[in-house]
Amino acid sequence: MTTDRFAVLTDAAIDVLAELGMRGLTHRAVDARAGLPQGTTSAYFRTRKALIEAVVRRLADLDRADLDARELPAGADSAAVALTDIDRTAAGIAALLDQWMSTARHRTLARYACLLEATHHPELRTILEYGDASRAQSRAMLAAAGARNPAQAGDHLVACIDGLLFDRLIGAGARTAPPPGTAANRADLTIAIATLLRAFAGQHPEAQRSGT
Amino acid sequence: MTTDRFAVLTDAAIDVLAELGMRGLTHRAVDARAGLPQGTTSAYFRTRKALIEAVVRRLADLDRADLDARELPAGADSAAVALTDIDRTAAGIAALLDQWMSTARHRTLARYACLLEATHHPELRTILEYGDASRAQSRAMLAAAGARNPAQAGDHLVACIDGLLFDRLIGAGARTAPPPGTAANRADLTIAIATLLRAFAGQHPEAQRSGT
DNA sequence: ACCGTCCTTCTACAGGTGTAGAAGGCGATA
DNA sequence: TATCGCCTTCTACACCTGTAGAAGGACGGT
Repeated sequence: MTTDRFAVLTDAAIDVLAELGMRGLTHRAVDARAGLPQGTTSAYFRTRKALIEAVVRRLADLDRADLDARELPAGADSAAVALTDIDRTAAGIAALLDQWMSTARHRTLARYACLLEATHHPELRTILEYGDASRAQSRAMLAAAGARNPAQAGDHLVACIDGLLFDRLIGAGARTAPPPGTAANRADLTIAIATLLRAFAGQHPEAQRSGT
Repeated sequence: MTTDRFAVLTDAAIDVLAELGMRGLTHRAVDARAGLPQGTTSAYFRTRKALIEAVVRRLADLDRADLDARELPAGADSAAVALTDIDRTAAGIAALLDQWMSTARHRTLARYACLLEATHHPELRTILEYGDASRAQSRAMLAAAGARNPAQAGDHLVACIDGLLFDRLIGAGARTAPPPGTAANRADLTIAIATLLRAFAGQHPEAQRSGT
């Protein structure tokens, strides 16, 4: 149920993390945010480290669920999809990014906060499973598309896509780009991602134009 | 002199920020890091907000100095450079990124921490001057290179380049990519950035091959 | 030599925070 | 019904942090 204390608390913790930052993430702040009596979070997560680890696990789960839901239904073999219709793939990724910066904004902010935190606490690197999943997918896609060095190109691709997300969520792009949650934002992202896909696959607009 | 208290303290604060994160940034921690008696930081920056703002200003200054030193000497008109030799431009940017993730690692980590902090404290958005500078430069470069929509493509370009930096510094790329500070890393980055430049400029490897 | 000014260092203290454990309540089992 | 174990809530307390102000000292002007 939604009264599962662990889920309620970790979700509240994610909200706190997004709004107050790592510094504001305290047991009492999570209690307040969840509307539960003081001491609750402290009882469920005796130490602060335990609380953060729970948040990290939750984030990883939610992200993986999003990825699984988005990428797979397009076709059983996602590698084939890339080859046949780059623009559709780009639009799919753009939709996911747009969701992560509008609906799931808190979650994404919390993820970046944890990612930064993982710099000093290596045991938090569990989050990277999410990165590894999309990394593997990108490599497969580009390999199927005939890229010369799929591993390298795939890594570059996910780094760039994550850069688009970060820039719009936190960086300067947050003001200059179209606002998240709008069709304009998705369209803009689609253009960027399609360009990236073609570039890293070693294909180019002209060569691809016949496919439309 | 190097005994300028303000500079010593803000530099120590940047180190603390990089090593302990925003949560570890306290007056006393900065004192300890700088090897100065307790209370020093508190005397120079009466409030915590003042301390963070000083750090942000310092980061902005240092970054702008790096940018000015790197990009300009290549030629008075940087836009022309892009057109004539994409690979050289890419190598220059790659060198800067490599420096930011090896020599200037602490500074870059601190910058991301502040960027994240600026989410809840809009007055810190001074850092974005740095982003705006490279953004303008990218737009000009791509415009000169004949891109159809230079403003849009320029924004996408800086976002992607920043993604490469972030990924290697903090994300999954920190383990899979060549280690920062090595020629291999610069070479890898150069490949990625050259691909990006060509893609967003609307030029492509084949079309460009005659230029070599 | 005397004084005022500034820089530096120390100390105080009111909150806030992490963590442990006690107290209370509630359903299941015998 | 009495007992036990578990989940929940409350309380305690040592420690850390932000911030203010006092004490100390160097130093140039008169």
